Amino acid sequence: MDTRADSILPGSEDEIVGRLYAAVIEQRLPPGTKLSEAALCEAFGVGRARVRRCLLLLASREIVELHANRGAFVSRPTAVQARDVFEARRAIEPALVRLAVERASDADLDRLEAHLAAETRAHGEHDRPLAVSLSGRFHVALAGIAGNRVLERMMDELVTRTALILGMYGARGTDVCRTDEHAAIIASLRARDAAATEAEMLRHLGRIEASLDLTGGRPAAIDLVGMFGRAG
Amino acid sequence: MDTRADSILPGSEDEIVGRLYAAVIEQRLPPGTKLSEAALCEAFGVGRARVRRCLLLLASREIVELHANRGAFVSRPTAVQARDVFEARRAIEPALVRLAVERASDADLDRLEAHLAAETRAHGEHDRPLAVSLSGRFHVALAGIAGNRVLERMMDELVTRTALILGMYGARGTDVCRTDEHAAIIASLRARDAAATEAEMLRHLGRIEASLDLTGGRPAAIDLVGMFGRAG
DNA sequence: GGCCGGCAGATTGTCAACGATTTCTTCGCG
DNA sequence: CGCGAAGAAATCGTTGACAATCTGCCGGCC
Repeated sequence: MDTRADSILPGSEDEIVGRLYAAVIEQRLPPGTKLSEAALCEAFGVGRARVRRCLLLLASREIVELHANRGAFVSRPTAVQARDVFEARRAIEPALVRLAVERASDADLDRLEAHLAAETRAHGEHDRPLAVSLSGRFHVALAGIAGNRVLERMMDELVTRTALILGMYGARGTDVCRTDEHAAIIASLRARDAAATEAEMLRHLGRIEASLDLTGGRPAAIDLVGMFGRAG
Repeated sequence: MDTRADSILPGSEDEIVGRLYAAVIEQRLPPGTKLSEAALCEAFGVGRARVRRCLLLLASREIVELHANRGAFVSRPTAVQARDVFEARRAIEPALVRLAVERASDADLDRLEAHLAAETRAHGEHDRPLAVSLSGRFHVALAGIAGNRVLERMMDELVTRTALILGMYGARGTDVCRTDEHAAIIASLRARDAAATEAEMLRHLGRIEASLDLTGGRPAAIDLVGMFGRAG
């Protein structure tokens, strides 16, 4: 799954932060989830100091919110933040695919195809966490192919925040990233057609954003409307 | 100087991190400078824990490097990192000015003119730290006008890292950001000409990057050549 | 019966001391 | 006189305990 094979020692900040990123991207940590220090200490088998450092790092990326004396919570992006994130993605990703068109090796394209196949498989098996995760990582993989660590880290953050936005404002049933759109991106990449790839990417991002309902947003902890509407 | 008037309480992480950012952007903290915890504690009058948090935040933005059991140092960007930073800027800033063209109010443009005037003044008075700082902040100000907090924070990081890159690979005498290029950007902004503003920005970034000498890089701590050349 | 104040529990924020690693100095040797 | 090694000093990383704050609950009062 990893684009690089850096060996990350267990219990390190990188490992914990990475796993929390992964959990968020897989939508297994919905927005608003409390991240208690004690729970994380037990979960990862590390001291409190380490956990606090990880939470600080995640907060600096706006993946979690830190409330003084109240603890850490998975971020609940506002509508404005959602707009900003997508605006940033529309700014960055066209440039990113342009670089990817220039630099992608045949092996890179093959890896991308394999990734796409895994996505399709996950969709077929209705494995939503895996499908969502792979959809997001597709974009990070493009950043990896572009060969720019700065942009790659930005994409990591933006993709993860997008997962939170989808959790807040996305329609429940809809698939987040349609695999056929990813397929179109790969096709134009293979054709080394920068303009077409850019256009496909922008269309793709536009479709995702258009699927959002930014009015309202999902309530914090418990959906009272849904609860009473369904139950009684 | 601040685009927003958030009151930042003294001794907070935001204040310390912000002042360190400012010192780096003003090139008063050259790449490789050791940032000892004790010194920072005394300088800001805070405890060690707080200083360590700030250093961690700066490290997560690659403004400082953390070496285990050796301490924190102002980052010394590699040539590859320099390339990545400029590539990221070329990716983001055109999109940024496009947003700025759409959203800039007349008051924004006037503030930009005032900023430019301050830049020119600093240049005239040969106040290098101020001139460098204002040159960088010009680009952050554009992000502020674009009205996107995500892009604004990215620009904050990229501009600060650019200051480090200039400190490592920039010609000593050369002015970093020529104010006439900033003037051209403002002019095309005022004309609401997105394409022209993009082009001016790209030309501007290209000139800065072209002024670098990425072979070699400035030596780490003490310039022995310069020291012996001057003294003896 | 409803509301407000106080109290207990839990969680977070801060601080201080300890242990580990590195670096500088100094001494001895070649 | 130069080089290497051992000791000492300084710095960083970690752990633990303590204090402050917030949440939830209970009882008293209106």
